[in-house]
Amino acid sequence: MPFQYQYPHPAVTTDVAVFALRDQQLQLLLIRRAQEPYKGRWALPGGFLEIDEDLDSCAKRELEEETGVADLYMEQLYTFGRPDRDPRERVISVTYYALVSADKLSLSPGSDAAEAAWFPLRRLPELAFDHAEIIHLARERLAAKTHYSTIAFQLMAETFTLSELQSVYEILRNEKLDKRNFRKWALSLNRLEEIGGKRRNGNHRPAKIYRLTAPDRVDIIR
Amino acid sequence: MPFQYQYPHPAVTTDVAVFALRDQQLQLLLIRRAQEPYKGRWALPGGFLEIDEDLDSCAKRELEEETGVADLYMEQLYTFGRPDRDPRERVISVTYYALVSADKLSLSPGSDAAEAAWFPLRRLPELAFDHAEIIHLARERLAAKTHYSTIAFQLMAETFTLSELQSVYEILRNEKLDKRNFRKWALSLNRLEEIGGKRRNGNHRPAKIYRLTAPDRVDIIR
DNA sequence: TTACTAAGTGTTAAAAATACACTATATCTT
DNA sequence: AAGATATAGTGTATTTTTAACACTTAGTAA
Repeated sequence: MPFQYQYPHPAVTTDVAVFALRDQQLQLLLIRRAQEPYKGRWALPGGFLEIDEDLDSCAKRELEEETGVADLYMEQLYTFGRPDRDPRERVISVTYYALVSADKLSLSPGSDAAEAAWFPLRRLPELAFDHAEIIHLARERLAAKTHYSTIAFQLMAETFTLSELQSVYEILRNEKLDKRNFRKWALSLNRLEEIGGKRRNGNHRPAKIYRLTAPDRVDIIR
Repeated sequence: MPFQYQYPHPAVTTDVAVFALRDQQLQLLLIRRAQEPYKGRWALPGGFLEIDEDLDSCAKRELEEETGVADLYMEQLYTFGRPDRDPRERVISVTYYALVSADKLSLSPGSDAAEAAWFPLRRLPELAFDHAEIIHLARERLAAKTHYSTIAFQLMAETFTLSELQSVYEILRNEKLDKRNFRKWALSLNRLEEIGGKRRNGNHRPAKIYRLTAPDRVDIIR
């Protein structure tokens, strides 16, 4: 036990709720715990902070180690610290939420976790620790942010149609939107650029293809 | 050194940016550090998390111990963890911001800190650690929240006039507001109750007195 | 050629936000 | 008591934003 302190210290972890759009559904990335406690249960990717590591770096590192997912948009969510939230010892978890576009996805679970998988938000398995609470908060934050930021664009592939974009907003907000009003609004943001070309997508008229003028930027709007 | 761990653990602290309205200005509560590092410098009230204590409780306890301020509205702000933010050891700070109404205030610095005092935000002294950054973020969050929550009401005394309320909004947003439009808006929230009575306040017409229908509630509006 | 399906497009009405100026009621002074 | 002074209090017209609403277009498939 080489690390000694005059006063007790909690452990610090990061946990990340990663959202992506798959099969026209909002899905969440979970790992199956390989160790006790909650061995075999599903949990958010995350792990212990290294002593010289930034909080953000820790979240990204653990995520990549456990799931192979790397290229994403991430924001700090909230810090959870109920004294009994981890049976091993006192653990403070600095949580993040993140969005990946489906086309940047390549799942390749690492050694830390036995398994990683995507779950539709409506059908989450039983979760370890207080992770259900974390996910709930992340989901709320995400829905709220669609109203005053461009965060939802981070779920889009590099190119997309306006209908695809509308569908993302409808899924995040969980309500139908008017097509004409949505398009007017989306284009008025001046973040979309038509990249001449059409997407054939079924037995119907093909859609114009757009891309973001600043793909990595998330702005506060309105 | 009785506390031993297999892996290094960071220390965890909470720090709180407490805002109040004094002398028609937004002021911030600071303590002068009695110990190294940054001995003699001003800093946010805060301190180390006890091992069985909730994060929120820690923030409130440290605040009361150091300044005597107890009855306030508090929200978690952000968690700061740059590896070099404290020269002693790795310290993760879970920060909060809080609002007190001037009439609930009774400063009585405790033993932990040499001194506690209010500073107008425009005239802050040099600060310890990364506390200037924390304050900046808190100030931004507070201004933003005036637009979509009733958080600003937490700065009001138990009873107040509409002009006083308007003045608080003007200070938080740092802009003049139109008197008629502001009153229309404020009353339309249905959170204010006229408590028959007038406040004489100079050589001019006295103002009607209001109070909050739910003084401790902060709601998301609109 | 016809049936089918999603893409694409404007206008009108309702609601919300903004701009704007005078009267009322108290105190203080002379 | 008359007048000066200072903040409280009040309504309407205009602009902007949001919301409601239906048909035509361009492909594929039978």
